[in-house]
Amino acid sequence: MSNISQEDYLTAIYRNLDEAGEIKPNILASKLDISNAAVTDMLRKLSRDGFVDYQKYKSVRLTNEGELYAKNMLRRHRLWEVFLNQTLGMPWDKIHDEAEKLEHSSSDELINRLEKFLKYPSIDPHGYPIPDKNGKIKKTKSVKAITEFNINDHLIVIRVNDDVKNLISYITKIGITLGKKILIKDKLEYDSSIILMIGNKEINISYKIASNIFAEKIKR
Amino acid sequence: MSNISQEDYLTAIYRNLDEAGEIKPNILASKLDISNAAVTDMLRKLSRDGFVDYQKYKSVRLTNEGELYAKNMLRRHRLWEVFLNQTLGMPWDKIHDEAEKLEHSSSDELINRLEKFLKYPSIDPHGYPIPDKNGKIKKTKSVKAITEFNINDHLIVIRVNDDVKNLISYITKIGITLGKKILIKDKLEYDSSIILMIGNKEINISYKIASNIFAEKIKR
DNA sequence: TTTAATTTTTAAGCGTGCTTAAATCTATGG
DNA sequence: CCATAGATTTAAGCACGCTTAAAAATTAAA
Repeated sequence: MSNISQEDYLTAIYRNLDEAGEIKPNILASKLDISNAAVTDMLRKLSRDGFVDYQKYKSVRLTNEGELYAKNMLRRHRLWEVFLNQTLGMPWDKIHDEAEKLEHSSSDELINRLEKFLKYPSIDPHGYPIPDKNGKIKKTKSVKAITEFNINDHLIVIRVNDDVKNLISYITKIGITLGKKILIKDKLEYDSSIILMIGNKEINISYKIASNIFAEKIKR
Repeated sequence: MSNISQEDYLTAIYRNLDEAGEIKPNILASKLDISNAAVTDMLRKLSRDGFVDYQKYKSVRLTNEGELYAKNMLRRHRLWEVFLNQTLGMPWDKIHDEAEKLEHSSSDELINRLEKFLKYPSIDPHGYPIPDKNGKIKKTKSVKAITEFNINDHLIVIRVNDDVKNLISYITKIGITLGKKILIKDKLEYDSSIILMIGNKEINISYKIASNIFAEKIKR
């Protein structure tokens, strides 16, 4: 069994795997906002406990057990987010941090009952899919960041990354929510920033922010 | 601010104060199931942080701040218990342990919203009153353990101590729930045990167990 | 390919919260 | 009032999860 800190590592690893299914220790350190040395330490423990495959100076990957554990953490996190937002009416930009605490304090039985109470939701309030109790994640149609669309594309927002500090707050402030329709007005060569029409407002967002907002093309 | 361990100490202190409003370190140690030495250590920290009044070799008492904190923990615990039992249908004997984890992972905002969702319940599933957001606890009419009643008294169970390991499990097994009507059939001199009629079954329970079940007298 | 930059690990240290064992203090009863 | 039993504190030690600084390995660039 694993504790809070280990659970955070497993989740962070899973969420940040590269195309090869690995992550470098320093990336992990920056995601978790801790030193590289601390990561080295913990990776040895996670390896000892069978959650990761790890060799000195190499990238890490999750074992089957580690992956299952990580997906279970996502399940807990996302179900709590649905509860907080939908049942308790907690605002969009507060639920992530709150769920981050609750996810470490809930038995599987509690989570299964919560899921039932919530009527088996398939996505969380940020648009991420909720793994089922066996760790299965429903395939979603391709999800593309808005950076990947073209000028004059009409889009509907279907996901926003909740794992970036203060991003949700900012995005809420400029009027973006799930299901919001937006238009790519322009893309600036200079800094790759994007000009969006949100309602009747024209808003310039940086490439970095745009890469954390996901959408689908719609006909207009 | 306080962390999990400190929160457990504050709750345990509050729940086990003697008539003078104090508790001796060794009592606390046994309630928390840790060594006396660990208690000494922690009491110094709690004192440093302003939650308890403590002097070497003396009993401890809570400061105003400590008492407020403890009551807020009870509030969190009991509201979670209501949610788990009433909303999610989790059985009576599992909610305490689960709530014990959740109580350390919830902001005041979450708890206030939960309270509203639950329609401001006044007692938890074990019959304990739920402090309001200012720490006020509604006065309950005198609550007496069933050891204090007499032979042939007809009683209705109004509270069961949820802080004793495995007690709720046992009590559930012999058919006691909140609101259950019972009769004191006999009290044995020898070991102070009590013979109860629960439904049409005659059950002998030890003095120790009986002292954790609380009831009111009813006419028959 | 050799050097330089970057990444990773090792080492030492710190606060937390526990342990056991020994020392010390307090309370009780003879 | 004093001995002793019991409660409490001190001391040393340990696992955890972090830090910074230094050493070592890897990677990238000239």
